[in-house]
Amino acid sequence: MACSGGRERGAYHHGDLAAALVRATLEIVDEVGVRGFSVAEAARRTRVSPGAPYRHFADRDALLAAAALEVSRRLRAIHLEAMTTASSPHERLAAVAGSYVRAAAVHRGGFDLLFAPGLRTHHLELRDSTREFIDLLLPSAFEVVPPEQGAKAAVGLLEALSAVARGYVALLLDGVFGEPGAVAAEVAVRATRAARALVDGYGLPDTTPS
Amino acid sequence: MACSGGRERGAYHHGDLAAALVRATLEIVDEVGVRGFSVAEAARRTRVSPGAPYRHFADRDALLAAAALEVSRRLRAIHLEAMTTASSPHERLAAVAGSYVRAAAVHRGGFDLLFAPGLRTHHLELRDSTREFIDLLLPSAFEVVPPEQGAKAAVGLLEALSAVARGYVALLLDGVFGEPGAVAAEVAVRATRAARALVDGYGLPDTTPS
DNA sequence: AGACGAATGTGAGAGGCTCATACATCCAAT
DNA sequence: ATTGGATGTATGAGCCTCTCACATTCGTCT
Repeated sequence: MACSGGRERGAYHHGDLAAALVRATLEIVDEVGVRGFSVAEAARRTRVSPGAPYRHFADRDALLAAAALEVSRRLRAIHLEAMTTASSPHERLAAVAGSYVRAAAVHRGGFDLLFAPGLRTHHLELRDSTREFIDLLLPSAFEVVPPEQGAKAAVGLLEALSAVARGYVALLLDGVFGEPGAVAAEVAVRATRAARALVDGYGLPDTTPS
Repeated sequence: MACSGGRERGAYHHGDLAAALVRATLEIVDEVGVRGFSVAEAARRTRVSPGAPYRHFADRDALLAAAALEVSRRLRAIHLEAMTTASSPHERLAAVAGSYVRAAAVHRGGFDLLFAPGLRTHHLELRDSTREFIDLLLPSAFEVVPPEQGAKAAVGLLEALSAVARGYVALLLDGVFGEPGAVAAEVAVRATRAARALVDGYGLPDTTPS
């Protein structure tokens, strides 16, 4: 944990290769996407032999999954922030959808990773990240869904919200709306609106006195 | 274009290698996912030398994209069928979302392909497939959205519907709800409900300043 | 019919990647 | 100081993508 710079004179050992590899992986994926990523390149950028990464990660997918997990951690922080800026539970739910889309435009590579097929399935922690997302919002959902509909409806709403958010991000990153960076803000607005419509559809006709 | 079977005696030329490769690609992706796919394997299954595919497809991604395009064609047929079985425009919109999710569980490999990052971006026809999907449903959307909200609201609704459908499929295939094959039917129901909520939410008087 | 050019497939190979295995080096606990 | 375990290196097998020169066949033009 000591040397942060790189290759001191006797720096046979790296210090914290695992973390450095994850950082390199995020960089590479940002530049060339998951498909363009290679363990060898990550090793090269970390100034380490091609075999070294395999001391820390079982295989290519394990490194990618670790990087994806890091992304999901950062994303969680973003969600938390988005939640605090909203006032009503109504708005809080909608705002998270919007912030999700905005985050996608900025951290494209990260989402490439989060959505990469097969990674979530193999890595339990990663698969649970969606559930965490839901848990984070559960209190707000309970305030929005009429109590007589029960907890199941609240969870259903949150699943639907995850789905819209994720769906909009997918469409955005696919370029369906145009160059992602250029249209992200507007798409975020539309995603927010969709989320609001969803909340309305699941909840009572009017719960918001103006 | 004549021989369809395989290796007659003098079958130096294949007949329709391009189509056969696309078929093989779909098979392989169904079995081992996009990540496990290799052009070499597709060539092997088509009983052709490893270099042959490159006469028809510029590179690996081009073959994958062609396969994805084939999937999107089949999917379009599924959508059309789902639309005819629904009676009201309301139900029609919701039903397509459900059929999308059900289709995903059956043709997992196909969706792996459709959602593979980078393919859509590179292949124009593929990127337009989402827009086609929207065009397909536009008439129904116009019947559902109050006219005073204009065409933009109708398109917005359809985008939102695409997003939920796609989002639910993504969550399903990630295994968030459990083993995809087992939970698909139930998830389809929930997706349908979300779609209905969305349709209701957009049908309400506009609450958002644009 | 016969010949010729275009299309399509083959064979061999360069270069890169993943991952395994044996070996070198360094840290920490005794 | 020694020694055992963790970490990095060196090497290499096996697979993959994609290229290039060559072989084979098809369609077409005379």
